[in-house]
Parts: sequence; structure tokens; C-alpha cells
Amino acid sequence: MGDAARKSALYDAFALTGKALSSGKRLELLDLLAQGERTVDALAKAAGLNLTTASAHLQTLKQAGLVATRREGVRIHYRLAGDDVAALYALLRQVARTHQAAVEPARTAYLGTDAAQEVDREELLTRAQAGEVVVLDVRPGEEYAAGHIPGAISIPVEELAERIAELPDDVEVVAYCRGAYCVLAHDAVRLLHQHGRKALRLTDGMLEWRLADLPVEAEAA
Amino acid sequence: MGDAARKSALYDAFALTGKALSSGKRLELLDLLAQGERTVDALAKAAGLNLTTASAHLQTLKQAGLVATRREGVRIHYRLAGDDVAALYALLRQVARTHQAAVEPARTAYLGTDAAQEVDREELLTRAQAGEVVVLDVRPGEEYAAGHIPGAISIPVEELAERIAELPDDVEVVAYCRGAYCVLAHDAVRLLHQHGRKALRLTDGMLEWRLADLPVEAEAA
DNA sequence: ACAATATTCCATGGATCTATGGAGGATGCC
DNA sequence: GGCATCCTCCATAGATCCATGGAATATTGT
Repeated sequence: MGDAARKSALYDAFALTGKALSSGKRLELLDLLAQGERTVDALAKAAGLNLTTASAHLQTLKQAGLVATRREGVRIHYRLAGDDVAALYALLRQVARTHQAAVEPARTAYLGTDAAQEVDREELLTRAQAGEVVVLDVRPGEEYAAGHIPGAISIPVEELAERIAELPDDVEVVAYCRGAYCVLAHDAVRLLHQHGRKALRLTDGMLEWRLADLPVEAEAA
Repeated sequence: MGDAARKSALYDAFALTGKALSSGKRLELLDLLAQGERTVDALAKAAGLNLTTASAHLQTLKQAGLVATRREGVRIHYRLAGDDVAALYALLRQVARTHQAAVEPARTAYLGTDAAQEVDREELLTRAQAGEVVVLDVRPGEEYAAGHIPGAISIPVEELAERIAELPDDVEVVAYCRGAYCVLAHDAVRLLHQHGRKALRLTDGMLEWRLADLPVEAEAA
């Protein structure tokens, strides 16, 4: 094998990791995994994929080293292989948004155009500690259990309409969900506004919160 | 278009950026562009690609927003679209190295197994300022011109054997090149050792130097 | 306007990727 | 052991990607 062939082999190995990031469905899977580990079946359902298709995508991710597995009885739990994988995924999205013109319209088409007031992570922390706001986690319960902002209340967005009374009505609500491109908090804030509640949204979500090394609270396993 | 379709559209847009990173040849092109802008022809030759093939890959990179172009007369200069693109490329390589078992053997097969002593960026700075070492840039002259470590001497590795006398012989030499996976500094250090010179290698190279926001010196344009 | 140079566009065959149904393996329960 | 569940492996058809040669386009110089 010549020098050029060895160079190609090395760069092809890097490209294998890039290839894992080259499918929208695989990125959706990474998005889910960034919230915590999940079984193949749960991932397939959450991503709207055929089971075998989801399994194949997960194999691709595993081959690239982006995810790892753990067997528990009959099921296999997938998880991100490390924090650096989440960082890579987040940076990919940021670069795409900055340099690719098509992202912004696709983003507003998906998330909605309402200009709900946003707060950033630091502001949320200080205002929550001051008791000025209540923090609301609108992700599915299992994701809340796997790790959430300390002190946050969990009401999955599908249950929010009927459980809205559980929220104290003397303070503003700050809703958050998975990350900068997650629709759940957008939906939640719209719904709260319809019910006449003051509601804000965290600029991004749990993905970025973890990457910023802010405190995370998890249910006892 | 339903909600799921809008979500797919957004994630497919992210995936377009991932797709740009999914080919070894495109990563080699990014590697070259991280050193400074270049024409299509120069990139094709440096990467060992057919001109039309190189052009096609560059179009892919451009569509993903990773590179930008500038026309100067009859030629078109490609460059990275931003520092964040270099950061994404560097992080991709780091994640691949950390989590993909095949990378390490491919790396040593390409770069060689000699355990030449390495210095990191901080050590290089302090020892160069103290006059204990001379810093040697072994990249092609055009890359040196586009930006180099302040005070570094430029001797492209192909000319090193015949120009070795230009190096002062009372201090150690620290060679560097493009980045952590660039073979040039490895070759240079081997060659210097063969000539009985004390030589070290910077752990990585210009790519990481720029990302660390360390001072860069460029030739007047 | 014409020729020369640099690059992109187009068409094509071969390789690779995606989604999917069905078979096969591993584990746990009875 | 027998059976159900969960997941992976295999085969396949359709779509997409890659490398390459030749045509088309844009700019410069004569």
C-alpha cells in the first residue's frame, strides 16, 4: 500500500463518521439519544421509522462510533458514545444554520413564526433561583427522568392542556424541551398563551444545557 | 406539508452539511482549504483528483455552505466559509479518533510509528520566546505565505534535504505542518534526525493553532 | 471577434445507500 | 423444552453518489 492509499484510508475513516451524520433520519435518532438512552423499538417509534430501518441506521451510527449499546434482558439500549458526540451534533447544526441559506426558512416552517419571548440559560438560572419564574419541562416523561434542569416541573406537552392548573399562576412559566430545534416548547408556549398564561421559552434546550456543563438533575435509577 | 414533513425537511438540511463531510476526498479538500484559499486547479492537483471530480466535490461543499468562492480574473479561489467550519472539521476528526477503533492504526500506518518527541502549543511558544528552539514550517510556500506561526522559518519538506544548512545548529528545531494528521512534519523530523540534528514536532499543526486563537503572521498580500 | 485558459455543466456506467419484508439469533418466561 | 419478544442479518428494488470524458460558459488578452 502506497502513501496515497494510506492517506486515503485515514481520511476515509474520518469520512465514516461524517457519513453517519449524512442522513436526516440518523440525525433525528441522535437528537433523541442526546436526551438519554433508549431501546431500538422506542427510537423507531419516536422517529417514525420502520423497526428494521431504524436498526440499520443505528448500526451505521454504531460503526462510526457515535453510539454505544447496552443489553438489558431482551432489549438493547442505545446511547450516545460521549459528550463529544453531542458537541459534534450541536456544532453541525450551528454550522448548517450559519452557512446554509435553506435552514432558516425550514426552521421557521417547522417551529412556527410566533416571536415568543426567549430567555437564555443564565437568565433562566438567576430568575428561577430568585423565584420569579417556574421552569417547565415539556418533554416526554422518560426524557425528564433521564435528566432535567434542577427544580423543573415535568408536564409532557400532550398532557399540558388538561394539567395546566398544576402550574402556579402567580409567576411566569419558562418552558424548555430537547434543544434549539425542538418543537415541543414552541407548542407549549402557544398553548399556554391561549390559556391566558404568561409563558416564555428557553432559547435552546437540554442538549445545549448539558453541553454548557450546567447542573442536571436525574431520577434515581 | 405536514408537521413530520417539515421536521424531515429541517433535518435533511442539517444532513446536507453532514453529507459534505461524508467523503474522504472532500475532507482532504477541507484540510487543504484550512491552510488558506486555493484555486480549483491547485486543489485538484494537491488532492490527486481529476479536475472535474474536484470541481464536483467543491460544488457539494459549497452547496452545504462549508466553502465560499471568490473570482479573480479567470480563476476561482475557494476558501472555508468560516472558522466554525474548521472547528467542525477538527471536532469530526477528534470524535472519529476517540470513538472509532480503525482510526488509530490507519493513523500510525500513514504517519509512521517513530515516537519523535512532541511539544504542545504552549511549550512551543514559551521555548521559542526564550530562544531555546527555532520553529520550522515545512508546508508548501503558499501555505506559509497565507499564515504561519510568528517567527517561523519556511522550508518546504521537499527542499529540506538540500537547505538543511539554513537552520541554526545551536538550537533544537521544532517542525510543524498542517495539523494533527499531516505527514509533512513527521517526514521532516525523520529527515533531520538522519542528518544528526535535534528535532521535535509540534503535536498538531496550523489548523489547531488557528482554532486556539494564537497569533498568526501572514505575508503582505 | 477570436483564441486561450479556468471552471462548471452534462451524460453515463458502476458502486453505494435506503427502505422494507422475511428469516435467524438471543433472551426470558412458563 | 417450547414459545414470545426484541433485535439483527439477509435479500432486493429503487434512488442516489462517484469518477470521468466531453461540451458549454465565463473571463482575459490579442
